[in-house]
Amino acid sequence: MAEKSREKSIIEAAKERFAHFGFSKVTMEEIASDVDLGKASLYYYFPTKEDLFKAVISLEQNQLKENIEGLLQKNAPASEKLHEYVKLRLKFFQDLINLGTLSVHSYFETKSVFKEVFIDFEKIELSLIERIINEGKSSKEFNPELSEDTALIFLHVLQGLRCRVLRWAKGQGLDTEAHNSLQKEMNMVTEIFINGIIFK
Amino acid sequence: MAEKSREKSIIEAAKERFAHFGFSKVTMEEIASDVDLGKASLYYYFPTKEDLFKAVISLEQNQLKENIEGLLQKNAPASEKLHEYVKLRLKFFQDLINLGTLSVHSYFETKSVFKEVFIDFEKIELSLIERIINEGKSSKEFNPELSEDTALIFLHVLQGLRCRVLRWAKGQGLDTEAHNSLQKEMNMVTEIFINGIIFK
DNA sequence: TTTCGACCATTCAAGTAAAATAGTCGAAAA
DNA sequence: TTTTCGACTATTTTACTTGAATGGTCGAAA
Repeated sequence: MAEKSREKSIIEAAKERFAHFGFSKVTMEEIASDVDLGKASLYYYFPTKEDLFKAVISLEQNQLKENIEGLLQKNAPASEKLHEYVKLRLKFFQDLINLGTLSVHSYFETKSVFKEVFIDFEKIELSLIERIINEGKSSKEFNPELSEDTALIFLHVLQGLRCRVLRWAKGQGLDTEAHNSLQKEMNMVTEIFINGIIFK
Repeated sequence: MAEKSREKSIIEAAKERFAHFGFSKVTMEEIASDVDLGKASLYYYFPTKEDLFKAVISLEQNQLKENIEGLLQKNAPASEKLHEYVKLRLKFFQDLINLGTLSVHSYFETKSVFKEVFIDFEKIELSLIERIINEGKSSKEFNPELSEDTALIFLHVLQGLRCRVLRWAKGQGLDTEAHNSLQKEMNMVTEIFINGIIFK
């Protein structure tokens, strides 16, 4: 078992705190004492609180990215990969927002303060979906004449469905019911979407 | 030309104010003086400020509803009606939120305070979409075995796309660019969606 | 039936002071 | 050289106060 790097343990401590209380309700001092450091020492590793938070998010996102890349290696129809992708993505947000008890409020707070991180990640997601769709095109599973924006559209539909649900969700994260219906909805949309781009 | 009823002119004055400044920034006194009444008189017509606001929204929504019902009468393929529906719906929100310069903020404010109105209207919208889809099913234009939730899904996708865009839109409404790309996106989604539910 | 002046109870805005917190810096420990 | 921290500052947040603004009521009058 390798030693955890200091940075990593800071990120993990920060993640726990942020997950429970949201960005603004966590102080650098608290995080510092979690890892038995002085507050000033945190600033040796992360120039600002925001940077620390970005590091937390990035770590999570990279894990999702790796999961998806693993999925892409598999030998399976593109349509199935798309379904799997939706599943992984949903689980990601479940972990990040719901199970991790990151409150909806702090999620929104986050989004406005840290657009960049999410925008960067959107690009990554986009290229992953594009790979799936292009794969489907080449194998004649999907219509080869599909617009280049198809992946973007699909991503936006997924984002939209989640956004819509989150909008009504007051205080804390999605309850199980809301989450299940979101999942069901995303599956149906994916099904119809695939059906809509399939090669006939 | 019939005389405008007092209620109607109040609603119209209120609509102008709300559209420019949002619910909370408008006082009953202002609306009252717009129609040369004392504030107390407004309460003769509308028991609360919220009720007045609801009346404003309801009026708008009913106009949309009538437009759509007109659309349904036409003799056209269901797929075309669906496209037209999306168009009308988008224009509706454009009028309500953007051109009417109802600020995004006040839109969100609205939604949380007056869920009911929007939820009620969602039911109406839903039944309109269901009619289109059922029409398509009967004429064998759409797959007759489609889930009953198809209309709901479609509505949620539309809501989601708008919600997603509004999320990033700061202060005032959507700029023309954002609006155009939303329109384009909705058209593409509708296209794919139709393609996905068509009878083959 | 419709209007309104006068009134009340609440909410909101602006201001203020104290406490909390992000971030800095130079010195010291490892 | 790399890492740590105590002491410090500047800024933000919080809790609180107060006066004005506002939603809503009521009885009288047109």
